[in-house]
Amino acid sequence: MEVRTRFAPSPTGYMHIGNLRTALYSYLHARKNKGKFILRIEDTDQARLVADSIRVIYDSLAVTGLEHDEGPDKGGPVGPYVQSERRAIYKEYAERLLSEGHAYRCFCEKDEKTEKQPDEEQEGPLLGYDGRCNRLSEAEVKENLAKGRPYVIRQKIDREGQTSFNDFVYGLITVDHKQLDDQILLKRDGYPTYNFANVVDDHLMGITHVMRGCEYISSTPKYILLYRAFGWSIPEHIHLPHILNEAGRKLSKREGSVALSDFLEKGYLPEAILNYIALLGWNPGTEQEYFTKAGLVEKFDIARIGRSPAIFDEKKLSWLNGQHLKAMKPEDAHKLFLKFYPEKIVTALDVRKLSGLIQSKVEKPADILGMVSFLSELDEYPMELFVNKKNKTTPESSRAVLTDLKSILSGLTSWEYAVIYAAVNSCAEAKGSKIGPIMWPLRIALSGLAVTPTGAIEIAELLGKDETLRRISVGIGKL
RNA sequence: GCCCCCAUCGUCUAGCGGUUAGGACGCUGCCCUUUCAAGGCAGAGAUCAGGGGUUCGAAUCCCCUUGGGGGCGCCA
Repeated sequence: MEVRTRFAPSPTGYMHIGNLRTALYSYLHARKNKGKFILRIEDTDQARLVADSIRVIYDSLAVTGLEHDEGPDKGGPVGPYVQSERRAIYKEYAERLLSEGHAYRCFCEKDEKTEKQPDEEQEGPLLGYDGRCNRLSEAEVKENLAKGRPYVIRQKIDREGQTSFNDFVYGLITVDHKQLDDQILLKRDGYPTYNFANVVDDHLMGITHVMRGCEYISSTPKYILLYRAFGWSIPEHIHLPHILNEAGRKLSKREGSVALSDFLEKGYLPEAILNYIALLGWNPGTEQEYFTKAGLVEKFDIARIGRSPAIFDEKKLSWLNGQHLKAMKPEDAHKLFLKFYPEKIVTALDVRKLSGLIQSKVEKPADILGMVSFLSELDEYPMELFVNKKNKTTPESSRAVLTDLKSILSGLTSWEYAVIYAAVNSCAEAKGSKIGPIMWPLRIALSGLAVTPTGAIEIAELLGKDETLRRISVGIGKL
């Protein structure tokens, strides 16, 4: 049987990174098995519709390359792929359940106190609906209907017994019916609940593998009961462990980055993001960690999805991003870096050359500004930077070196790497010194920083002769 | 409160009855070098949450405890 997976997001206005991982796994499983990956929009909550958020979903899938085979924008044999356009379908199936005795109309008011009373003397009444409308006589139902009283349709669940299902990653899950309640299938406004629409759509769309967050585990038995009531075969259920933040809590908008767009803005590459989140809850069984998207498709296997929650570690993402950045074509890296260079530098320097110099050093493009801003603006820096133990530099030696360098460099008629290097090197030879003690003060004078993304000669070349000499003078002035 | 799930270095993880408990990020040091970085190498870091069993033998199987997460919506 052909594998068919789906990604079924709600239009919330942003792409949660945990959601993206669900999409990724669904995509990978479909591609790996030469199956189909379907996009379905779950917009059944009219109160929470966020304008234009379907766009966000399309854009997210496009930028990460998780192309779907069927969906609202692409069509397909089992559409429509937007739930709000499938209301007639849900109504039809809800009525079928009604007529076959698996569901009933409930006329209770929204705010009515209708919680199931606990069997024993328990504390909370938190057991859901008590099923009172299930006990309405036929005459009462007819009367309510005649009066035009609004109603919802609820699933009828026996209070006795238990229901199990075999989750592909969590194994056998059994829930006692006492824990279940007669959940709403069709809301008063005619829209289905997630619980109902999901089952109907997954069946009608021929989904073979249902992947979703593990928060749905507890309610899956209700869905199983629905499948059985309809006489439908049950797809494979693959629940995924959560991704947590550093505090060990659910990734939330309040605490740091959660949306794909947050990471994209920092300059993380879509492929690096995919690579990283793929590893949060899955591993290839080998020691490989660097994966291109194609590599993931090749190696992905749902059998190696884990069960324990993972904490999102941006440091590792950053490292992985650096790996992907190194593998990029220089011109592509340059194009990306260009978005992060300050205007002043773009106009004043050979940024193409700069990109080439820093490509292997950058991990997170958002850090670029801090790495290169010294090139356009020499900030105040402490004289102590000239002191370096390893190179045995002191303020005195630095002053001497800079003074020599100033006169040697000012005499140069050409300003390119080899020429500058030769000049600096001759200065070292004249002093009978290694090159380190010369380079150190030069680099400090040119950057005012203990740490720079590239060496002294490269900086001098980038800066140009005039600015280089000016900065050397500034340095001498400090010593 | 009731139910479900999870538990190996700080973090991501390998492990699926017998291993010196492996790898990666991060951290530390060394080498290389034109400083830092990058790269190469090395090191520190896990009484496998705790306690009981089962077994000749348990990180691996079972039970309890603890900790964490999730569910109990006319949200998804």
